[in-house]
Amino acid sequence: MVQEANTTNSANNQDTNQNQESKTFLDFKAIQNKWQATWKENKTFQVELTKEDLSKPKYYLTTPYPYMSGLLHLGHLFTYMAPEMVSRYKRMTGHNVLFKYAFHCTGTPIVAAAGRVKEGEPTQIATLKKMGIKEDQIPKFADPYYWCEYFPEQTLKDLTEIGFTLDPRYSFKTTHLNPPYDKFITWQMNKLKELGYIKKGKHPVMWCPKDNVPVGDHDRSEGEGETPQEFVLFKHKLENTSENPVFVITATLRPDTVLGITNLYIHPELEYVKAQVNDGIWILSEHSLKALETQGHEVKILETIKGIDLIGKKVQEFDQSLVPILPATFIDPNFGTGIVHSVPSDSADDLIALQDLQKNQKTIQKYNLNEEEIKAIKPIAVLDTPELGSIAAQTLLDKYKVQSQKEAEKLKKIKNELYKISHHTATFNEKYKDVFSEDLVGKKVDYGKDIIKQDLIAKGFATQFYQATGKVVCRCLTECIIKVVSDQWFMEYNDKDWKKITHECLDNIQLYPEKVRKQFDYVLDWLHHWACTREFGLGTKLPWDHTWVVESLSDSTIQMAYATISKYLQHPEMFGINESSIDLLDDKFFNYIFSEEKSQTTAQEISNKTSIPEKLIQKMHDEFNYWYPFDFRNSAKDLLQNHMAFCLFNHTALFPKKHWPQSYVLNGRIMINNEKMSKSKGNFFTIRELNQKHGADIIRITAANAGEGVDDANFDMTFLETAKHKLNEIYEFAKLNYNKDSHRSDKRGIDAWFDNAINTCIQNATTNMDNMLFKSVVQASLMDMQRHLKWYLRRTGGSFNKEIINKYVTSQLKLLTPFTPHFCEEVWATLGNETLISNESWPNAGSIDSSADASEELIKTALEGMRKVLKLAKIEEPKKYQLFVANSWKYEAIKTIKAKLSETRNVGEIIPHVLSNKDFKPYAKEISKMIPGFVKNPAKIPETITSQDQEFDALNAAAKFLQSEFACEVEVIKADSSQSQHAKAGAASPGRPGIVVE
RNA sequence: GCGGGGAUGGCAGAGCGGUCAAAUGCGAUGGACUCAAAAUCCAUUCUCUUAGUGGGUACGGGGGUUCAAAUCCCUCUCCCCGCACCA
Repeated sequence: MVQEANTTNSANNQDTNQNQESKTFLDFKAIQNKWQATWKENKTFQVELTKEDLSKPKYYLTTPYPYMSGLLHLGHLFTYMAPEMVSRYKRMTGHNVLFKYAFHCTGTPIVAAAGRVKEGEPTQIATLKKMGIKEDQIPKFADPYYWCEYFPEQTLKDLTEIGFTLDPRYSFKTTHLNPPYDKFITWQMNKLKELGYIKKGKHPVMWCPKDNVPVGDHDRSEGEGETPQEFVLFKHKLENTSENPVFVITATLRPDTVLGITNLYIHPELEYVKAQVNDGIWILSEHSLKALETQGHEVKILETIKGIDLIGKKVQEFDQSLVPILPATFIDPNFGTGIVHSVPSDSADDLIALQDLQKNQKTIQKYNLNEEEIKAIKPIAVLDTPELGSIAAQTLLDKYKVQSQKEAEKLKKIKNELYKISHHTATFNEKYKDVFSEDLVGKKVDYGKDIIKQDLIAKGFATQFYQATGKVVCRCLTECIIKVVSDQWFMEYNDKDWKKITHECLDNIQLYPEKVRKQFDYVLDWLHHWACTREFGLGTKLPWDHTWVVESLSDSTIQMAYATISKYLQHPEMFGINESSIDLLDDKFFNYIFSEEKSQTTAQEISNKTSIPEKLIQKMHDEFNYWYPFDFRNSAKDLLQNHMAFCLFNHTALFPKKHWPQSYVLNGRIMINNEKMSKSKGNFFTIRELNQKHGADIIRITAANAGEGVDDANFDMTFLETAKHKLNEIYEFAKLNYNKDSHRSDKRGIDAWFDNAINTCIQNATTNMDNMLFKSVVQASLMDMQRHLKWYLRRTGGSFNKEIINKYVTSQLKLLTPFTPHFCEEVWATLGNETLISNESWPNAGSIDSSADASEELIKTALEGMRKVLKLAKIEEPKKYQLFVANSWKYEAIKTIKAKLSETRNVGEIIPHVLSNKDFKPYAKEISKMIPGFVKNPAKIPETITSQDQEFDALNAAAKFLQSEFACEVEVIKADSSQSQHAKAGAASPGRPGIVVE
């Protein structure tokens, strides 16, 4: 039916013909092409603000731009559908809407992917081919800049072809290849530095020594999740080396127990090195020495020595005490420095090793140790714990009955337990009085740990050291090391005041769904500092140090501000700006645009410098202030802990409170038929593929129906078919029934009910739209509407009220416009409308007539009852039904009972209350009988109690319908009328007629 | 380990104190329409019982609050997600 798409106005003339053809599907592709062309021609979604527009309400939507390392896929579509739908909805509720879209080209993945093309890596090439790139074009992708040309263009095309309401002039890409954006990022970085939020520092990273790059979690062939762990190295001065001191180095995670050291352990068989490290002479494992080198220390090996050579010697501790170096074979040469210090009071491993040695005379003799001295070593209590006393390790060894070092499992358990205690309950004892820069006696270990560490480092006893939590191997198969990057620039997200105002920002933001707030709160506290510069990759150069490039998450935090004026800067020629003016933009320009007040003199100054007309500069300022803050930003939940949080931080730093973000919408990931989307499973679809196969509207509504909230959504492939059928149905129905003079004009009960149903759907669709629950909107506007129509059809037998059918058709089309805009335009035009439905108003829900609902409820109950009775009576073909409407006194009596039930559930109270009404006296017995049932199950009372007359009328009006349902006579009788002889008449109650079948 | 979110019928997924044996979609079964299929429509889809619209058991397990719990509280078990220098 391609012609359907092109000949909209002749559609009504050929009803019979159309009816014949109704088995064919609409040509969704033709429809979408047609309407996309119309929108383009009419500039329907072009954003142009006149002076008057500035007084209208606005709605500004943004979504994180996609990374341009390929075509967009279903996952992108699912996320981006949210702002797209809301944008259409807000247009229909009278807002000026800006929905901007941009393309992310900063950072390393594009460079890396281009590198893989250059090397001819098959997977990468296959991926490009799958995206429809011809063989002979592939070599072009060896150049990263070509990616930045090709994919933004293609992405914009894909989004336009799926019907997005974009004004492409606002689109831009995020890289130094885009000069005005580059200027903007320069402004941002300068500003943040000025405010003291960017600082220089050191930073440990997993590093590939071959490629000379940091190796992120996802770029590893082994060791995902392993991170640099911070150790503290203790420098124990070897006795009698005061002239030219030599230090024995141990590594620890627990600097807090420094005062409890009783001895050192060294492996007698292992080789160690004596080396010049910075200014001192250190003894440690060669492995750890190499690590120190990569972490910025100057090292030089002097000689190798065996562990055994040090056994029995003494070292000086932080508190000046001398402790011996003892032999131990449990030492792992690859862990720490291969030498450990022993704190038997708070380490069960240390304690049991000590006790084993004390018992082992053979070893003591073998190493020529002083037995008396060894046996005299006792744990030194340093920490107090409420549950385990002062020597926690001993308490636990006793508790678990550990006999020797060999009981590894028990010891591991104890270790964990001790670690927990040190975190939560342990406090420092009086040994810590006046030792450190703060008096720590009685303070929590967790609190004092850092203070101690800093003091030990300051006094030269300790130094920092990093070791990976596990082995990490780069994709190039080289084992990674930890490198401490110096001169790194950081965003100081750990700044206390900054955190505080950002929390304030979070407190005032609308979150959809609200339940992500706790996670956000946690994330804001958890973020510390973020390395915001890179040595390589695409991006804006750090303004004050061109050896660095701004890292890609840091250059996208406030780009929504730039976006409000992007059309002027991206397309200067359209607005009478010389292209050369763009090169002259500077911080002053952005300061002016983003300031609240506009000053004549500054605008003039900028105009003089850049030759951009002063009026235009002021207009940009006004438009930014009009659009900002953004009202909506959404992303999949995985961006919560970085991008979405950074965005809050940067806004509080750079913008006044009134320009802080208004709302965040988070969504889950999309699954396909309940499976994760993945290339290897073959269920990986680009938007382009899906569009070609199913058409934009079908994909859009299926994506909208996939799920809502932050849980993973499910793209149900079978719904594609369901949607096609349903839309077709709507089209056929509208064509045949809209605005037909053959429909009746009188208003009946069933019409009032249908009106209610339509109003309820509109109401539900609207509230759910406002709450970003798009699946529920589809539910209301598609499923519920269709279901109610079916019932209306069945009840009326096709005798429609013209007005109500018109309301139905137009309301549903409007409700569906955010999801299936092309389809809705097509049907809208087919109905003879000359306007675009995209420009129409969102329908208003009228008021609900609850008595019409009650009557319809009665009919449904009757129908259900009649069917059940028929089955019970085992009658195949009924001849006649009698429906008894309850005795009139019951309506009033039950109303009274219902009212009283809201006050009390006490039967003994309710009965006298009801019977105090004289009118009910004659029915005292029946009333007393029914009340306990209602108390037990109040649901038995209908929501709305009408009257005998109304029920009688409603049933009579529906008699024809009921007759046709059962193909037999149906008689409606009042229970208290003279015709009513049957026993069932008394069983009737309000909302529930008595039924007799013959 | 830390933090967050979950557990509902054959499946997906609503409900978040009483109208809940639980919306809606999918599936299944029977029927209507059709030469036939698809689509559509009607009925059934925990269990027992019935000329009467009733009972029983159920929303991960256990305990509690309440006249009343899928819904509130406690606890246990299990599942998912995040823990970064990267998009």
